[in-house]
Amino acid sequence: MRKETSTNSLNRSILNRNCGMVNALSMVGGRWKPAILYSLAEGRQRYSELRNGIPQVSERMLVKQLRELEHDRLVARIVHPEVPPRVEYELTERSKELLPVLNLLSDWGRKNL
Amino acid sequence: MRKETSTNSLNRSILNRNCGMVNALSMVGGRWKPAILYSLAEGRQRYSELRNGIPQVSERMLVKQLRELEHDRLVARIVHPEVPPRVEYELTERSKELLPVLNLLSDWGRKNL
DNA sequence: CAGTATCCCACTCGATACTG
DNA sequence: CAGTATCGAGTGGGATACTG
Repeated sequence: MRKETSTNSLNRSILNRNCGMVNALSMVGGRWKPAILYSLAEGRQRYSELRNGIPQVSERMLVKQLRELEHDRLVARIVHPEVPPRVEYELTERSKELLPVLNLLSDWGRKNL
Repeated sequence: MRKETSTNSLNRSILNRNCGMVNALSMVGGRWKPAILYSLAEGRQRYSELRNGIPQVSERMLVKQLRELEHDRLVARIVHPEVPPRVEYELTERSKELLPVLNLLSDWGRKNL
């Protein structure tokens, strides 16, 4: 059994790993996405609660990143057909699986500030 | 002992967590940084080895991201004063601690392609 | 309340050519 | 060998004003 150290097989495994990373980063790499996920980790929240909870983010960016998170199925958007309108957001199974990993990354990031 | 669910204390912890994440992402969020780290995880490598190992990256970006990684002390740059020049790169303690976390993130990313 | 629409800057990234 | 230099397209993100 030959050791897999040839340049080709090595690259392939590295590039495979990297492919997963690139995908993960494209989903959570937005400027405000981690903040949104952390906020929703406390429980389902209305749009205005998110907005007040993360005061630095502009409406444009909050909506944009929420839509992307929704598209990537990391948050669920629950629209209540009422007047005045009420929209809530919550984590999905997919993002709940991710949270512990984000916590590790966040801890590392704080440790190495 | 009061449950910490007031808006203020909640925000503070979220923003603290997020602060670590933002820092972590700023260090590893570059398009090629994970690939570089994974490549170096196999052991110390010369500049040309990295370049050949990650053929998609342009020289400009490879050098740029290497410099940023070096600045953030995630890779060490070892210059051998010879002719022709020889430069090697290797992981630091700091990035070795990070690798398991990156692997988790990468696994999650692959799983949710 | 929960968003859209518009404008615009800064920065990222890639390709190509050149160099100590 | 291990990089710089330069240019140009594309993207991320902020400020502000408006709306069903």
